[in-house]
Amino acid sequence: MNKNIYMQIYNDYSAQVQSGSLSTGQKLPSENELAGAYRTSRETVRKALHMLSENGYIHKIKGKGSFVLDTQRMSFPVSGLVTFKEVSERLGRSVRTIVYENDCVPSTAEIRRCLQLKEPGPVWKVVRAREIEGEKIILDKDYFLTTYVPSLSLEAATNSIYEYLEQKLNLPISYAKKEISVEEVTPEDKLLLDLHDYQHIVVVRNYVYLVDTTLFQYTESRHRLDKFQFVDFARRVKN
Amino acid sequence: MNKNIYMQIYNDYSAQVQSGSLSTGQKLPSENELAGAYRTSRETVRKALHMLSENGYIHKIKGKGSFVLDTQRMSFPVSGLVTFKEVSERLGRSVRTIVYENDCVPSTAEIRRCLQLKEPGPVWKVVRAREIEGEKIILDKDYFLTTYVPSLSLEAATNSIYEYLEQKLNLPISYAKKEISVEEVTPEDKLLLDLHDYQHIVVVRNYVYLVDTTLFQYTESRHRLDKFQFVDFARRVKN
DNA sequence: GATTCTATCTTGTATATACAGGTTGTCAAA
DNA sequence: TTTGACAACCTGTATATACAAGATAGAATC
Repeated sequence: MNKNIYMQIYNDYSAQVQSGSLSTGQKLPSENELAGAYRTSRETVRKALHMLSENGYIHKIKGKGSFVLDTQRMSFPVSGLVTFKEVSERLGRSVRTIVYENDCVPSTAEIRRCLQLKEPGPVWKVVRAREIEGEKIILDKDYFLTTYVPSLSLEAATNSIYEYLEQKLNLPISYAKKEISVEEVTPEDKLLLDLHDYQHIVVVRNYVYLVDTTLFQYTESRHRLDKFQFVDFARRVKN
Repeated sequence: MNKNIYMQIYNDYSAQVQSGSLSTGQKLPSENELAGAYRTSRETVRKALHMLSENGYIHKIKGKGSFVLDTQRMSFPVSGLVTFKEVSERLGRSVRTIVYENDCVPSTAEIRRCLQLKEPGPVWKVVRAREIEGEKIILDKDYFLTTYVPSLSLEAATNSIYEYLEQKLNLPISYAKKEISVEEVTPEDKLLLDLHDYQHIVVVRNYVYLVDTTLFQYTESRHRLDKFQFVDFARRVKN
């Protein structure tokens, strides 16, 4: 885990900021001090601080130093790929996952388009509802390339698929693209979720890529309107 | 604009990827070749390539090289702060901005909470509707600290406020936090937008910070359900 | 022919150094 | 007291170098 020095510094400080043991606005040690403390060079420290800055943990001011940002208010993912399990654990609510489907199915034209498949063939399909405080709020529909995910146990589907993919199958996940939009509810939504009388639903389409840039997973996450929230942290890039 | 070498490289290649003059999957010159071409060091090239990678333009593979990613499909902001003007220009649709309000008003408790103001005082308020293809789709409500934005011309409000703030007032914008949620429509929404019969509306709350970490702007962007889309690019951070 | 080894290319990590330029406090001069 | 010069410290940019480690093609070996 701590193979790289700059990763170790990043992990140390991101943990401290998240746990609140460093308070908002507090000044970090200077780059030279950190270099001394970790017995490394200033450039290595700078790499860690740059990552912390990119991910919204700290803020650097030229001539002054690095300062802790307010992450308390960022309740949801600061950015990046965060799983339902991680989020719900952070929220500390009573959550439950109901697996409706978990098997190998022939791919429809729609799914082939999403997974950029040219030829017909099977895909692994998982349909799950997420129950929060007794209400089924989110419908997750996952599709995997059978090349990478030949099968999936019910246990893995009930817990965290990501954990299984990364730790057991050792799949090198690299990046993902999210699309958020609002669409009309389908009969399936009404059947599998506790929708009340909402006519629309928030759809988050997630395209997950491996390090070799192959698209291997497509996820459709359908959230009930009133329970949906998404938080994004963005830095201004000067032109 | 080209003060920094790495920024020049970044701008060169991000432009080439966006314009499509570099096609998806194409290999970039190696870091050493680029260093030679720009008469600079490999570390400087690496800084530029890292930025391109962070922003979803390219993908680096250890031992192989850097490859152009598919940005065509990422129709909306790849990430970061993108203004309505920039987006609409890219879409090439007929768009129009209607300014409903543009003046200095006393702050309400709600606004003080959003702008983290402790004491009562005036704020600069701008309310605008965005018309796309003849329909008023988006309602933008902007609130600025009068310390930084004492007044705003009708012309600046009609065009791009960001352009005015950054280029005329020279305000050093650093980062922003976005919150996306869905809420019930208000009477004001019904009055100022072409809402049809939608009962809900997508609300994007935008908190904009300066480099000294002061929150100076709060924007509420209210989108009609059927026209809302948000795209996010995220890289996996290993722990 | 199939396999292994190796040379060489690539990117990733780490170090040392230099100078530019923003920030702050001190101390002397006006 | 106020002002200005300056030193000390901070981050930002750039360069040179070294070695680790993944990828690949071709030579050597079995």
